[in-house]
Amino acid sequence: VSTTKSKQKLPAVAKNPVADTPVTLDDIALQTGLSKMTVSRVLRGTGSFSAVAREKVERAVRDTGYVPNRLAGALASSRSTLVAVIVPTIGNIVFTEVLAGISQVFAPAGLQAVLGVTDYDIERETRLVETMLSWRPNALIIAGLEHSTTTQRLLRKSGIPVVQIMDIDGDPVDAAVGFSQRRAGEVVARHFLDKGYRRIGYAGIDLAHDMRAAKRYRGFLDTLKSVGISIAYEFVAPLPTSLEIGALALQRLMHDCPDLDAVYFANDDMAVGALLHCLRVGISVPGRIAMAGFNGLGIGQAMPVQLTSVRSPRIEIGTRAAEIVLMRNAGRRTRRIEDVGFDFIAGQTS
Amino acid sequence: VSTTKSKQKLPAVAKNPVADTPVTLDDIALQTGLSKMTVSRVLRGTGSFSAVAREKVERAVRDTGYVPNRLAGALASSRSTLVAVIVPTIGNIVFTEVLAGISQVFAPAGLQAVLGVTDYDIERETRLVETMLSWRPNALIIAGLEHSTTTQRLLRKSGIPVVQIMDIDGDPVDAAVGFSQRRAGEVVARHFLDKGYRRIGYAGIDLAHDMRAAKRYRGFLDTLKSVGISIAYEFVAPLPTSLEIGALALQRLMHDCPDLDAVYFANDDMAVGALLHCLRVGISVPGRIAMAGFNGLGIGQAMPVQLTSVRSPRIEIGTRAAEIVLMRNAGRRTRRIEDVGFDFIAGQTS
DNA sequence: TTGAAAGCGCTAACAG
DNA sequence: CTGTTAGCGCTTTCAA
Repeated sequence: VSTTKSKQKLPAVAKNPVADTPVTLDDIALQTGLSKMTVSRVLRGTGSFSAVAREKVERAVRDTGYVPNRLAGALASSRSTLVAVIVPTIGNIVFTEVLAGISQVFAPAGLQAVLGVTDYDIERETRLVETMLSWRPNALIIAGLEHSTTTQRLLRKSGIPVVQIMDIDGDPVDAAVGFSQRRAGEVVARHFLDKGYRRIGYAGIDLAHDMRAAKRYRGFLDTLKSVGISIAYEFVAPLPTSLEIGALALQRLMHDCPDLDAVYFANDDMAVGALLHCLRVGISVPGRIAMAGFNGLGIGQAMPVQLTSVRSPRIEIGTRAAEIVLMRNAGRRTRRIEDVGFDFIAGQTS
Repeated sequence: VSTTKSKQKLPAVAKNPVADTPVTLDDIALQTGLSKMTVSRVLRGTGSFSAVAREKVERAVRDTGYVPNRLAGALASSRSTLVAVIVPTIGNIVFTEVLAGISQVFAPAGLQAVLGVTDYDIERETRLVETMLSWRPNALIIAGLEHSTTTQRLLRKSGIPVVQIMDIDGDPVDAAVGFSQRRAGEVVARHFLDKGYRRIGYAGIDLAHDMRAAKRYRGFLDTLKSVGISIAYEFVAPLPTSLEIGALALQRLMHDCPDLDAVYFANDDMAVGALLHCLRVGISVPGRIAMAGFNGLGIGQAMPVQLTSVRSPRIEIGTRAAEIVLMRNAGRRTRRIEDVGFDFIAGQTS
């Protein structure tokens, strides 16, 4: 039996059950008559220990309500089960589904995602990355390929696996999982052209902050240009998007440019808002005006007039990103860029 | 100038810039010729230090790309900036808005919310609470008043502020912020009765898992009973809810009980799904059938026929919960139960 | 199968 | 204003 002399506690039996000093490994050791190390081994199921030791420990843990201190554990072992996940928003279902995919893979592996939200703010992203890294996570998953130089340096120096998600048009710090945002924009433009639309508007968002929306816009625009058409009119709103902004954008576009025959929305939120507006006031879609969004959200597909959109494989992006983290932890190498593709949804709004 | 003898590193100047050993406080101390403590003071802005010291440290931090190790900091000071937030789902906007409210208050205070999702699973909740507590958070915010006995014990023993949110019908472990779910159900029942509906159906979810939905149901049912009416027909679906489930529920209800004149949905997701179904197939709402939901989501209010619902003050619940945490940290006492109320939205679907 | 010693990187509590 | 000493609670390493 050993007791660490530095701890001047009374025997556990005499301890006040509602004491505010949390129970520690030492307490369990004292109570079981084992050493801290043996207790630690039992708790983590590593190394070897006797059945007797195990039972004693389990009993003591139950009796005392011991909750291990992972701060100490992670510090001592420089190994953490936390994985930082940094996304721009959780205001729409997109990133919550990605997170669901991630958690689904992490849970059985004993890893835990810690979420950070940037609200599309580059500076906040930098601070968030630094904060997250200061907790010495096991890995970091972050949306997008464009970051501040500080963020890039932090990520590169972190020494942990870094998986950038959603986008593959660019050069990842470490690994990337997603699809070509640019091509997602191109596909919609080609569709509009095929359907014969020529007076085309864009209802978008602050492209300086949402880099992926900007890439879709670029792909959309370039495709139109390739056949000599330009975007007739644009409406750009500040983030975050909403149903209301979508409705507002459509009204502006139709008011300022009455001969528009189709509108490309930066996302489904806006498109659905616009579509509902049309249903309310009796504007025929696509008769009077066609529309398309982005993300392929359930709500767009449930509309009386099914929304044309591009479905992003959000769950899959999450699971793949998480799997890459697991493989890296297992010491295996992974591909630098993983393209999970996307599906064009030819709905009834175009 | 002092150097901790236990560290046998070469002078910082000779350090490989891409070394995999992370930079530590010792490195900064060495490089600046100050002691660890002075560096620590500068970094945290506590105590006093000279302008010279500050500049040296700032320079060294920039040069080395030092990122503090908060595991060590939190362990040493037994003070953490992490606050655990445990919610049943992030699949709809409800809890993401609560989280937004929380973060909004935490950000300027230097606290950081760490999110955990239970998926309405009691056991997962217990494990999650234990995991969260093992990181020794500053406080814990959790949805609901009903938990496993293990969870309750953990929360009570944790020694940190615990704020239970969304519901106030019950006995909080520590503090509660929310509104009476029961009364939210009562209000809708009374509204249906006032409007003359008598053949009333319920489209709900697994009430054994969603305790708050169960309380609304109870309030709704009891109010009907008080005037001698019972629920004509119920449809109960497993979690999670969705637009599709809502549409399906309505079809079942109307098929099995053709003379229903109103349906109470467990939430807006389901109600909107049902409403969109009616729009698609041409069922008149509320002419043929009336409906009401719960949460007052934007999508329900944007429908061509505005959805009758009860708006939960989600942002406010988040901000108040966060403020309670801040007050507790400042050593101030707070009220045990805080009722933020709710708004009945008399829409066009009833 | 078990234990002792030596830290992990930081901060509290005291000196100066 | 600055430094020293002693841990925080755990795991690694080595020895028994």
